[in-house]
Amino acid sequence: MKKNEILVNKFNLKYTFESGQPITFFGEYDINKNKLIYTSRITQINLRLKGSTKNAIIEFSSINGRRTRSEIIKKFRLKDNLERIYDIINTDEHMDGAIRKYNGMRVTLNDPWETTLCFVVSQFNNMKRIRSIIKNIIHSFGSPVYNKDDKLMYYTFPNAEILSEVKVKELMDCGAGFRSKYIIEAAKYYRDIINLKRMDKLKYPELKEELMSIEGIGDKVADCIALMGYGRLEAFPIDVWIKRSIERLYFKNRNLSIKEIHKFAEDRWGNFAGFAQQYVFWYGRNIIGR
DNA sequence: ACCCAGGCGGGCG
DNA sequence: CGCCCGCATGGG
Repeated sequence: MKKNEILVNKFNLKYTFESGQPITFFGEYDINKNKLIYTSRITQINLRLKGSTKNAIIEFSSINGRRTRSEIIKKFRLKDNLERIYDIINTDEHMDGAIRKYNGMRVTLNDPWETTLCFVVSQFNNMKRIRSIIKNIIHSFGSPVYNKDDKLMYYTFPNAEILSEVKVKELMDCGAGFRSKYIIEAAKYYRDIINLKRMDKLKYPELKEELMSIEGIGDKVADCIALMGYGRLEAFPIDVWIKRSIERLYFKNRNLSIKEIHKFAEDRWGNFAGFAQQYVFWYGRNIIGR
């Protein structure tokens, strides 16, 4: 293995990128080259995927220091044993189909603040516009970084201190609409929090409750943040697609409450419900449609 | 024109 | 609790 390569058993960058995770909203992915540039608050990841899904090779270039390898392993949770997780969540024909179809899709682990901003913006919104709003915010309040690989300028993700002090109008100008005040509220929370490690130590139910105390963060967004910002794989975000999919696939279209769906997911997929969610979500959107 | 988008807060019974 | 409404904005 070369020093700028990582070998991974099962990794599909396309599905991981497209499936509505934070990288979907502010990564730059070149589908033809299977190449990703991802500019975070503190780091820029530059990688290209070679090989097959089963035996993938991540080729990366170091941007700011030698820790790029460990950043990538952490970000894409490459230590997750997908075979083992698939065995656990493959409870029925639908999950089996989703796993086959989206084999190698990873659940990513992202910076908590970046994840929070992304999913606050996501509410009552669509993928394309979420991406556009996040991009506008990054371009307005982030700092430029030159990428010598493709000779283009990128912007770092603005930190909470900066966004806690912007005016509502400035975010409205980014297209954030009624979510603008929620973004500022969340920024104040992440600015004021003394110790993010405290959040890390909370158990999932307490973490979710803490997140929901922020104005603009409800059940679904809190679960997205718990899952993709804090790595709580038991979190099961329920949006319109998941609701539709679960009702259709498992309950003959019977109308279910959010509470009932949480119970169903917990009983069925337990500590890996979040993984199952990511597969059902993408499967439901692409296969079932509306 | 009309409808919808990875929801949430608030008000009501 | 459950239900219903308004909410900014751009794309189909």
